[in-house]
Formats: sequence, C-alpha cells, structure tokens
Amino acid sequence: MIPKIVILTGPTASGKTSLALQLAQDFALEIVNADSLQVYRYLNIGTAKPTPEEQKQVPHHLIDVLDPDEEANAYWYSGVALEKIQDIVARGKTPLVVGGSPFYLQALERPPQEESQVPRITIENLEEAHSELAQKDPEAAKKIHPNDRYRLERALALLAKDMQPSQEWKKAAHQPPVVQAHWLALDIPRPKLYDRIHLRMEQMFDNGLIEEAQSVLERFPASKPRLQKTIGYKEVLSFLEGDLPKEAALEKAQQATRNYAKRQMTWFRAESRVQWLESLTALDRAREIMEEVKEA
RNA sequence: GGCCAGGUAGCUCAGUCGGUAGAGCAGCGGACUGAAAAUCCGCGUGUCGACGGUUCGAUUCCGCCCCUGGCCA
Repeated sequence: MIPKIVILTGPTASGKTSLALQLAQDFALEIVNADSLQVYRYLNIGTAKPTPEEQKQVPHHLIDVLDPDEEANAYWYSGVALEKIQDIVARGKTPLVVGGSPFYLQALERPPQEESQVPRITIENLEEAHSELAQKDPEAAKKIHPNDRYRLERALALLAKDMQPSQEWKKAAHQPPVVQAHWLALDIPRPKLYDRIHLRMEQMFDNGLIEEAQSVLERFPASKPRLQKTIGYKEVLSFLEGDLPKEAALEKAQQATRNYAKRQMTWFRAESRVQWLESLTALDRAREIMEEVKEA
C-alpha cells in the first residue's frame, strides 16, 4: 500500500500556511514542507517560513533541516520527504504536504532515478553543445532550447555518463507514483495576489530581511551563490553592495515575486488533478464588500 | 519673459534622409524529471503632445500653441 497524502499548494502569498495550520488542527494532520527554501535554517523572513509559534501548534517536518550552504535538490527532497511521509503514516496519521515548489512536488510523486547522479558540467558554447546533443540524443535535443543552459548542461552531463537523457526522463515519468496524492491548490484573483505580494515583501523588509541576509552571509559565506538566486535575498544583496537604493531593491523583489507566482500558476494549471480552492474566505469577501459600501 | 533640450507602447528610450514605427523592462501565455524562488520559449496598433500649413502622402519638414526639465533674466 502506498501512502496517501494531501498536497496543499498554490502560488506564493496565496495563503497556504494559514490554511494548512487550520486544516492540520481540525484533522490532526502533520505538515510536510514542500518549499525548496524553507528547508534551510536561518532563511526565515525571506522565505515566509511559519513562525516558531505556528510550528508548535502542529507537527512540522522538513523545515530547518539544512544549513544555507548545503545543497538541496529534487532527488534529495524526494528521498527525505518520502521517509517522513512513511513515518507519519506508520504512526496512523495523515501527511499534509504544503509548499509551492512544483518541481519538488513532482519529484515526490515520481522520484528521479538514483543512478542518474552525475557531476555537473559547464559548457562554453551553447550552440555547439546543442548540436552535440542533437547528434547523440535527438529526442532530448528537441525538448531543450539551445538557450537553456541549465538543461543543456544536465543533458550533456548525463551523456558523459553514457546515459541517454531522453530515456532517463521517460523512465522516471513512467515510474508508478510512490504516493497517492490528492492535489489542492489555492486560487486567488491575480490583482489581489499581486497586492498581497507587494505588501508581504514590504513587511519582510520592515521585519529585518536585510539584517537576516547580512547575518546569513557572515555566518555562511559559501551560501552566497544560493542567496544570489533567491528572490528577496538577491535584491537585498544588490542593496548591500551599493548597486541599488533600498526602495529600488524592494520594488525589484516585489516584481521578481510576481514573476515567480505566475510561473507557479503555469505549473499548477497544467496539473489536471488539482482541485482549486478559492483563497479568499467569507471574512475577506465580507470586508471587501464593507469597504465598497462605505465608499459608495 | 528669453534661450536650450525634450514630449513616440504601462515605464525607460530608439527610429523614420517624408511612405502611419521598434527594443529592453513590465504585463500575458507556455515549457520544465537530480541547481527549480532556478532556467528557458512565445506574444508589440500605439490619436508618434494639440491645432494648422506645405505635400499625392506628415509621427518625420514649417508655423503656432500646450506640457516637462535645464540655463539666463
């Protein structure tokens, strides 16, 4: 019997955390994090991690399990998450997987193959790399755009280990799922989502995101490459290095978050199994209507 | 008040030696199988500030007006 889980996802700032807390309390669920950055200790403000108080209300797993300079990836995640899930199920409880990292969620259901662990490579000439791939694995080359450096490097790394990228991907995709997932995703009107994103990023700055980034960097200098790719932190780093005024850093961080939320939505819409939930509660709606009544 | 520089896509700007215009960003859509908060792909009609004039034809040249910034009074 494969474990039964409920996945609660949705774009960033759609209200996953608070809904998860309520649900978990009502049904005695245990929360398993599926956010690729909340797994890191000390990245608290910028990842909108549940507060220590919230984490005490309900059992939380896979939050704060790595240092900021340690490497996480989808394969690692699938392993540790499945282990947690089996453990929770063995204790007779139901796991609630909560997070907005779609690639990790996918990996959880259909874990990547263990043997495809290969050293990363760097390519200099994208065009040459792509034609090399086209020669050795035309099917893979068709799927990867010549400008897509990440995927090209990964594909060539597989080739270097005598693996056919297209075959590896097919194998993983045809693997039976290791969990039985029920997908829930939060939906919220785009303009409203963007308002929430703006407000939340502003609050992150007010609540000490700059200081948090600074102290993580001091304590884990090797985490810099990660922070430079992480929304919120990367803009703060630009500010700290004098490349951006604070106000501009905030605006860029808000914008990057909007872009990210949009990409997440593309992923969720493509997942036919998701059951969409209106994120705005009756209370939210009633408040909106009250505002309109007052203005009229 | 005078002189100068501008007013072109939501924003920043390019351009048209006269044939009604295009980049980046934003925005929208999409992809994604060991970096994924990453990476990549696709989508560009807008009274070219207003009004007149010249012209077959004006966003482009001329006149006048309005607005913005700078300098001088």
